Amino acid sequence: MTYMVSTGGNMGMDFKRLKYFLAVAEELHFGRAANRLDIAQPPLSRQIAALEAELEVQLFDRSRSQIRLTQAGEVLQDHARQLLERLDAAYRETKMVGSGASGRLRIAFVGSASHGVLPTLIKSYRSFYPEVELQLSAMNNAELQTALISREIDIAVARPVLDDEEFRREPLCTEPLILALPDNSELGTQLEIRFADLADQTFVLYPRKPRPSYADKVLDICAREGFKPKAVDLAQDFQSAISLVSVGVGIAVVPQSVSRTQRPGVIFRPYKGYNPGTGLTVHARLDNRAPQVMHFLEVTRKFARKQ
Amino acid sequence: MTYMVSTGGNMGMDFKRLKYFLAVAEELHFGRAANRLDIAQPPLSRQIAALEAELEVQLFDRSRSQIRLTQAGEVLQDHARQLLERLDAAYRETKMVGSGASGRLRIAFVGSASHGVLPTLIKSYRSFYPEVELQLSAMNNAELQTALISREIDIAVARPVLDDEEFRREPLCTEPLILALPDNSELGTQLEIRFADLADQTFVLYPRKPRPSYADKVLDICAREGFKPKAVDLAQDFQSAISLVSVGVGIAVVPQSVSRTQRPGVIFRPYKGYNPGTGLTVHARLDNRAPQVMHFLEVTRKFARKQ
DNA sequence: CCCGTTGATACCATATAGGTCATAACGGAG
DNA sequence: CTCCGTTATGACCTATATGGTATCAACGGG
Repeated sequence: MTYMVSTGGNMGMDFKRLKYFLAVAEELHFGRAANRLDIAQPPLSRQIAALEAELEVQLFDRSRSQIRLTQAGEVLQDHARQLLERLDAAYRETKMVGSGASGRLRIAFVGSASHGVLPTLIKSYRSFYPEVELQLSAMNNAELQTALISREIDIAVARPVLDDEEFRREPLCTEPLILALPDNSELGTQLEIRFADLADQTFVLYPRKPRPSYADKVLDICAREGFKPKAVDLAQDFQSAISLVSVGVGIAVVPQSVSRTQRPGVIFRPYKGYNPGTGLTVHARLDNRAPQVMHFLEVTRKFARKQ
Repeated sequence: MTYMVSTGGNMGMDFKRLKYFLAVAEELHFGRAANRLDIAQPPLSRQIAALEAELEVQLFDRSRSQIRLTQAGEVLQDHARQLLERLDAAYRETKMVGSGASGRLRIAFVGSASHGVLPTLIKSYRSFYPEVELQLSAMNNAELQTALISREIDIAVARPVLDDEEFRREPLCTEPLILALPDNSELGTQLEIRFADLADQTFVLYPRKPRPSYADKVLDICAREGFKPKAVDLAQDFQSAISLVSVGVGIAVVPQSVSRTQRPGVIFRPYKGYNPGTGLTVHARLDNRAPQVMHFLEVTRKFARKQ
């Protein structure tokens, strides 16, 4: 399983030696090569001799006035060039990824964020860091939390927030709640809708499982407005809720941004009454200080201020 | 023209550092990695820290109980593996070529050698050094000499020898001269042919230009046998001479090995009389100590002794 | 809450690389 | 044949790098 480095003595052949060798191979003159390398000639001769001893191979044909590469020298020259080029590539690429200018960022978000400010935020991040490969996926809050903890994702955009001390948080936006009504509802004809008047309506609700759930929030509004609603808790998410509304099952309470996607048979209306609103929060693991993550949070912060 | 090595400070990233880094990246544990590398843990920590400083990049996420590669670390790990593998390949390949077990050997020979012992010699060399790529070509003595001097070839097989102090020599074989006769010649019916009886024959001769030439040798035999021959000096080489013999132009004096290739219209016969013989000699530049060359000469020496 | 483990730090010893100077060996040009 | 240029080599010094030992600090598990 573990990769065994060839533990041969070939460690004497380090990059410096190869660089020296290349210089001599190209100049075919120890003096000039040493000059180019900004070292004196004797140390250079010593290093080349050490390399030859290390390889037990003659790399140059030395006749006093003219040196020439041997076959082995030519072979090594090819390899040395490639090695140094690749070293440089490794150096640059690692720096790029390490600085956050390149690499990968895995972002997951609640489905209801896909039509609000999140796309704009992501676009903004991409404009700053176009070389970072974004891996986007949608999941619910519970999945976001476990995925973030298990490091399957780097960034979680949750609604409204994940309750975990291990996470760094950055608020992205807040928005009021509005009503989604079937377009044949007589409520749609009213100039304004008071929430307290909805006591006899059927409410499309949501899963209750991860408490506190969004369903709890809706029930809380009803309670504050003085009634307990007739509820159908069938919708897994806002889009399914809208679908149910469109076929006349009932009305739904949704974040304002959901209304950006119009759906035949559904109209959206603000309401008068208690409106706790909702919002999106960007999360990352506290211990994930990857520059891509820090940059994304930074962009989020600036972005949220501008809203 | 000269290849400029990226003179960046990335020389601090030498093979040793990469090896250390790989060990930590694979063990994900400084202590075990240090153990595997047979060094103490503190120096290893320092080397990794130096590498990170050099790259200005964090390579590991250190939480006390578990370290993890960062994205940049993963990128560097990939590159480091490849670099170390390629270094090892360069090391081994250079050694192979340097030891003479691999590489290239450029051999040129006089055309008349292509049907005698030379093929056997080459076969013998190949059996010892099958990985050496042989580049064979045919040329006359003069071309052999200039090609060897200009290093276009490594080995020259000449007939009988090249007169140059700069060459190392190894005799390959000697052989008597024989006569090539048209098959309708009445000489072919004789039990034995005395050279002195050939005074009235027409001799196919050869170019005289690089003195002493093979033509001179034939004329010398004639002189010693007491006559000056009627000569047609048209043949560039033995094969052309044989062709001329086959169409009845005259008779030719050729090395015995030429008779190995039978030609319709031509018969070969030994003769009585002065026979200086001829031979092949293997040459190489004195200053060419390439192991492939030394090995070839060695094989030649053993081969010639066995004959 | 304490202990053990683990990486980091401090300090010392040594090895290695490079500088400098001098010189020998060798080849080529005049 | 001698002089010049080039490389190899040795002696000696210095600075930097590298490794070892001892110790510390932080974090997690029992």
